[in-house]
Amino acid sequence: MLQKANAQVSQANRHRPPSPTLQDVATAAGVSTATVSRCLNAPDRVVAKTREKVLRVVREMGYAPNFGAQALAAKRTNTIGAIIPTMENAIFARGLQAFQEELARHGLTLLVASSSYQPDLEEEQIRTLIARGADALLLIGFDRAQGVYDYLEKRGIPYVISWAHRGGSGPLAVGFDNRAAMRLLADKVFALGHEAVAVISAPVAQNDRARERVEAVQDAAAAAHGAGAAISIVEVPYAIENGARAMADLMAQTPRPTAVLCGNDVLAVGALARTRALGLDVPRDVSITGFDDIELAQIADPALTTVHVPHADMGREAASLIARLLSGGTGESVALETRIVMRGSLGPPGKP
Amino acid sequence: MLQKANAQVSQANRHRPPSPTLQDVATAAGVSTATVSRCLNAPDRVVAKTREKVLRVVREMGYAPNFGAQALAAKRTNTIGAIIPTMENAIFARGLQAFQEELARHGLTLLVASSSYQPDLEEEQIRTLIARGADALLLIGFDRAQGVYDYLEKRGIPYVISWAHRGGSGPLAVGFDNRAAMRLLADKVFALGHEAVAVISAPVAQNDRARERVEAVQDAAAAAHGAGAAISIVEVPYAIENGARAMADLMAQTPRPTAVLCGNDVLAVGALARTRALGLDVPRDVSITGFDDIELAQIADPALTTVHVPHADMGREAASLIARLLSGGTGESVALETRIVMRGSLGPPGKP
DNA sequence: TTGTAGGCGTTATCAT
DNA sequence: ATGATAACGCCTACAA
Repeated sequence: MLQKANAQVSQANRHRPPSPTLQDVATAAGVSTATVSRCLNAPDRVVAKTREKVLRVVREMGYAPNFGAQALAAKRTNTIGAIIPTMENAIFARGLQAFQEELARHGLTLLVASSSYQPDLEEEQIRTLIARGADALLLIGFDRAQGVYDYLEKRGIPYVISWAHRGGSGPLAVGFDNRAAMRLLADKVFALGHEAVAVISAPVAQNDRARERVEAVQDAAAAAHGAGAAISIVEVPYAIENGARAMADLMAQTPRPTAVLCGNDVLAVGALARTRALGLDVPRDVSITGFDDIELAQIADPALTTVHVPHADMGREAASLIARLLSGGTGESVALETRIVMRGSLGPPGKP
Repeated sequence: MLQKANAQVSQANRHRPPSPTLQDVATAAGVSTATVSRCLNAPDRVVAKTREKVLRVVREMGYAPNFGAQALAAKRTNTIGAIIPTMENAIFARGLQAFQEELARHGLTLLVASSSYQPDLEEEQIRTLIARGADALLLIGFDRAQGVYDYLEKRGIPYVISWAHRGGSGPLAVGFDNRAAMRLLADKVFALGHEAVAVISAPVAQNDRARERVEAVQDAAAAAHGAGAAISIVEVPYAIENGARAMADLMAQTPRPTAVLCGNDVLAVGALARTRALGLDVPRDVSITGFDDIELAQIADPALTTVHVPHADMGREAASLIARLLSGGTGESVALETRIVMRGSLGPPGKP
């Protein structure tokens, strides 16, 4: 029997035995609070015999340190805050999961907040997390007001940028070069002979990842067909249905694009579904590509040609970088490699 | 210009102006710390003139209360912990997002942990979150060791179960009746004339939602074809690829099922993709259904017949219930309605 | 309405 | 190696 049948009495206002304090443990073990504290935080500074006795009492009483008191006295919380644009799609889920697992390995707890892709909300969340005692922050991408960076520096809060990376100096970052990754893919598209190329992107304002991906396509177009080459760009928030709608618009254009590069797999899957619903064939009538290589990309039909991003590595690396910074060490930015995954959704332009 | 070009000096060990304390504000405003505290926590207990002056100083100095001190003195953290089975798929994302937004509206912060569908890990996370001062918890489903419930009651931590609901007494829950929901769908399947029916489910051990869904199909089978009616059941962890593999196995059975009910949309989408890869037609050769109605269900081809779950409502309701409990109020469980969404993936069994 | 002062539970310094 | 004890920053009776 796993279920519980007691009534709805979970109100907070019932009698409740207070949890044991350090003092309680000390008294029970016949030592001072200082010794108990040491047993817990610096076991080697206490003789084995004492330590064993104390730790036994700790277990017996089910003692757990009071978080607030600990934070107050130690001036750290072992909490890392992460502000991600959204929890609503899978893009960030895997990376965040790995981030959390690696943090846990270092005794750190993750505190997540989401900004809904809104800069002012992000700023608010940053302040909230810091107020909540976050020892360090994980932020997505570089784009944010200078004032935010100033604030972080002023407060001395270590932070790491993820999901993006640039050469040269700047904030610590663990990520990949969005521009270079998309450029590689776009070059392949143009090399196949496509001329009428379109892009479905997330809104590029305040979003360096999205912007660099779009610019990479423009650069590739210029390289392939000269500076005059114009490509259609549609900006819509990340969502399957938005990808579908954007695709419908593009397919109504004249001349119709023969290849549509999407800012991520979610948009691409939506575009793919709508294309087929319109009775068009992929890739014969139009090629479609994605970005991220989430699981969905493989089971799409045809499977999605996309840019593989090592999300889990990224989360893990970011976490261990933060752990290093927190333990007083120094850190360096990490550039992760992406790679193009060729699947069925990209082909040469069909003959008209 | 939004970028920042200073070098990698974000170590924690630099000179840093300490953030202002309540005392600093009090001194600057020429009042006592008690007055400042009241201005912040009980503004109506301070005369307007004083309050304005104090709040202005608060703003000017950029004062923010120290979390640890606040928690220590007030014995609450305004933090709600949520332990979800996984962040890796979209099932929980939307509900959690809504949960967080509603919490924020009540001045509460969300702390998320994931259990990876492992009961012992869930227990550990519960203790961690409580140790970190969570004022209340959100848990998914009913299945967990009695000891966990005892612990929560002993510590007096309010908690709410979500993603599931049962009539009668028991822990407070905001969710829906998994069994009834799946039963409705299964009845429709049998009403169409299907006899060889199979189920692809998440592992049912320690997962009441999955188990009740499977049992509902069994009940429906018994109701339609008598107690002897046997249905194939495959248990695999939630993942697109697992759904695909399970489907391949089922399609190799003799007699081949004419309808496969999946425990959620993720499994169903995988099953759907594999079915088509095998050259079979859905729903002519085999019908497939899902559960949850995530966005993916609509763009699958054919679109997925599934059970629509009001994830966002669920998160919102759970959050406001918790807020009510915390403010000393009483609360009641909330049963949310699900509904069957008929789409193209379910049809009558094809003629052999 | 405002101020005073004690206490929350831990850490860490300084003695012993 | 261990024990006193002073912070840490805020809240909240209680007093004025």
